[in-house]
Amino acid sequence: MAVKPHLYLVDGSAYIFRAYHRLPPLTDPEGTPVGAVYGYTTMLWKLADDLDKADGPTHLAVILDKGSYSFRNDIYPEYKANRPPPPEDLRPQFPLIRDATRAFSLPCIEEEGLEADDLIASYARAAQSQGWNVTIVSSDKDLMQLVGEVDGARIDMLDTMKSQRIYREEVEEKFGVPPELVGDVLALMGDSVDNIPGIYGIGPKTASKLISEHGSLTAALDAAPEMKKSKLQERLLEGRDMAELSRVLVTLKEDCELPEPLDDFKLEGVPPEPLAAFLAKHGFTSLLKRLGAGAGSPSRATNLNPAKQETASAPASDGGNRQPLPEMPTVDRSAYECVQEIARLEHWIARAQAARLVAVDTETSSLDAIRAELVGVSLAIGPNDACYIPLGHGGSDMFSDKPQQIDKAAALAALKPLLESDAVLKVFHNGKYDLNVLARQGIMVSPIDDTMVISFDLDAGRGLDGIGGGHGMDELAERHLGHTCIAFKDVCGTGKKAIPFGEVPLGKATEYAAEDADVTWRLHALLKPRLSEEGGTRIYERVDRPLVPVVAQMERHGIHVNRPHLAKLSEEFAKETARLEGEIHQLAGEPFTVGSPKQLGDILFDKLGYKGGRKGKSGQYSTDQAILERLSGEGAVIADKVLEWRQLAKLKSTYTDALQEAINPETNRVHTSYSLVGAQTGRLSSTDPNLQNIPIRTEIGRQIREAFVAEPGNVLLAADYSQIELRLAAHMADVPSLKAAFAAGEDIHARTAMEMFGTVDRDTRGRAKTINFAILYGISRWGLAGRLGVTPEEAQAMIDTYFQRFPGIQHYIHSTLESVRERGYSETLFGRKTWFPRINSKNPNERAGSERAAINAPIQGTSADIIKRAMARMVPALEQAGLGHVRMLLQVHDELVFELPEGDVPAASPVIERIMAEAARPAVELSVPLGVEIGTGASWGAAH
DNA sequence: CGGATCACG
DNA sequence: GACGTACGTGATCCGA
Repeated sequence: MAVKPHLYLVDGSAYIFRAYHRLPPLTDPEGTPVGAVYGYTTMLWKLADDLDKADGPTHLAVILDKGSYSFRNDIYPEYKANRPPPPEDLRPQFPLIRDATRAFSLPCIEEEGLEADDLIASYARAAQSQGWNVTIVSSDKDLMQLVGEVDGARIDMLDTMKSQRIYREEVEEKFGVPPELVGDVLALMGDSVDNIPGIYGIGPKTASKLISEHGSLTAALDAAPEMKKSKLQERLLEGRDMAELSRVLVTLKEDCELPEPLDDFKLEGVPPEPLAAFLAKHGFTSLLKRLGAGAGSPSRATNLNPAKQETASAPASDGGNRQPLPEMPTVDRSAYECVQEIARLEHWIARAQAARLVAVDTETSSLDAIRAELVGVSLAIGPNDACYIPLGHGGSDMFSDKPQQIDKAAALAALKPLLESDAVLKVFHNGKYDLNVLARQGIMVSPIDDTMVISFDLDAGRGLDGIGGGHGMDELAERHLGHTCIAFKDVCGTGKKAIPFGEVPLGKATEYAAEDADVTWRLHALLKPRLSEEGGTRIYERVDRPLVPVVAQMERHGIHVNRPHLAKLSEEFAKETARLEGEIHQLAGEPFTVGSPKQLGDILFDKLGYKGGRKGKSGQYSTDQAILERLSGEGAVIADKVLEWRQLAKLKSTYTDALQEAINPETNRVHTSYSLVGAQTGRLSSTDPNLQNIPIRTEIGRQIREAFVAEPGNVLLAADYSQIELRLAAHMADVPSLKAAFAAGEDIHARTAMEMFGTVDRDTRGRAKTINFAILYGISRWGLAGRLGVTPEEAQAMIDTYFQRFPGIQHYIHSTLESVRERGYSETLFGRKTWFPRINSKNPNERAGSERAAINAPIQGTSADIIKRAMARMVPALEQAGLGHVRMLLQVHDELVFELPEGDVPAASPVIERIMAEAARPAVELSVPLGVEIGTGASWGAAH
């Protein structure tokens, strides 16, 4: 029986743009960029692989755009006029797409004056009218007009990136109307990418509603005069011409002359040549291998590129949920051993050596790794194959007996070779903590894996409503193993009744501690393979894993603070706040708690009758800085006083008081704790105390930085990346004028001002700076208007000018969002993913918030990747330069702070500068230089 | 314990 | 159809 022909039409031009943005900037052995070509090649491979599967292609052709002019430009000259030129490293890939197609011995159709969409429509209709089925390989929404069935001959679409088939139902779901009416919806809503005007102010939701209510565009437009007076009615009446023009523009031309007959597209299989030659030429070695294995044609192998397949098909909302591996037995705490004799410990160590992999956890007396006393160590060699080695239990008071346990020094001496053995991988959950505890016992653990960091590199941002987003062990055990760990508070209690872990009876301690090692082992077994399956290896191995010991060491170093200086500031601030409080009470006419925004709001807006009080959700007046500054501008002295009071109260409580308390009495230094998984973008965060928000912007705040000092004979050296995020934006969005400005070392905000306003002065430069940042953060006309004190319309005009001057930016934003919507995550230049489960939310606020975050994440995240790489390389680089005693103390997102002997500054500065400036290489070749500024001084303040 | 505020990049 | 709009953090205080 003859198989019904099934024609696949590949929308090659659309594919390559999407592939470009979702794949790393690969280059072939000759240095030609081939990232998009690689994506395209794997996609063709997959299609060809489906050759004799049910519903697979019997006929296939690739359709490409040729030239940039089409009949639509005759109707509407602005059609596609706002399209920026393709990025520099994409341009050379266009001809390679044709090469790749020919390598697969597939027909490649393009026709001057016709867009790929029109050719696809014409071929699809021609095939359908012969009774063939047709699959359009694209996710272009214009083409969705074609989906449907005529006399049993079906046209559907295939989105290979999402591995999703698009039938009538999917189209209706997306547009709220059947495919025949999609063109009407598109005509109303317009399309910013193709520059189809639509009707201003009507978006997809409104357009879809209007069309489904009235049944067609014409009917909707005709009904406008009778609608009730509204913005919408006004827009419909005014926009009629534009909508009708747009309707023509979005109509596909379905009767083009077919350059080649359908029968020529018959797919007979893919001959090994010239495919092998093509794959070899461009260094696609993994595909080449598969070609060899598959005996001459794309083989049955379904794992062409597991990483891409996995990520493409994983829905953004599944929170990384996984079922436990079937071969992993459930947790059985009765199987754990409490190791109380040296012979048993040696037995465990020998088994761990043989296993080459051991999960390790330490139990201590405190959450602060720099102060904590080691209380015990647990090991796991397999599921339920775990033990706890108590080392410091009992004896905290004279009445309690010490249980039997191995002498601490002897046990550590026995463990040290295992923990330091190159041949045994030590797996931790949050290894930075254990590394610090053990380093203080003279054990430098290596090599290590960290399941917390692995989880972060796989699933950052995946939680919803704060559920399932964390990377703590208990949460991961719940999520991935379906296992509930013993809660720490059930072992040690909470609040005043809490006891130190060392006082927990050994039976209970063993269950708790060994379970942690057991669970860590299991999580490692589950999560580590996902790294290579999901494309996480690069970021984990090259960025985050090497960073763990480095950050641990920075925490151990700590930084010296000048306590008397802080005490003096505290005292000054106390006096000043007391004085201000008196004045404020006087102005208010009654005493009240100045620090209570609620009371302050009532005083200002109810009692004193100042205008413009805004109440938020909580029914409370807002009294934040912006409001108080406005009142102050209107002459309210009390607002001035409150602002001053707040600044001083903040500085005192958060900094000058708290920092003194944070001084470790043993080291006499302040040791922050960095979180490697704290910020969804990949940045570090700093707690207890937070040393990443020490004041610098105001003169009075800056005095606090003066308290961070070097030891005698030493200086602090601060090395900053200059404008790193803007530089990355210039590179990633491919903005020639910004790149040129950075290359020339120009003042970038001034350059922006010149481009935008044609002149540079303080005002225009300041506004340009605001706009530059607004771009990085995902702009809105209202947000910008608020910042600049202009109307939203004026702000919009500035945004338009910005996009016009720097066209790559708009394209970056658009393509980033498109990619995040499709895949569910954003990606940095180094492959770090951040998930955005709310990106397709129905709640517009939620969605818009996700969109802004998604625009920013690749930039902020790439910056984080770069400084992390610099940090990981810094330690060996300094050692190699004979500067092993130079200590790296702090990281503040784009800044590193070192302490070193004053005489070593000339030797160390160029090393630090070079490592930071070169940190992206060789993984990523930036088209802008990374500027690094270095300063030194006796204090952190003086080093700036 | 959540909200408001404000310190940083 | 209105809403509210800059990204990412952490610490402190107030008040329910």
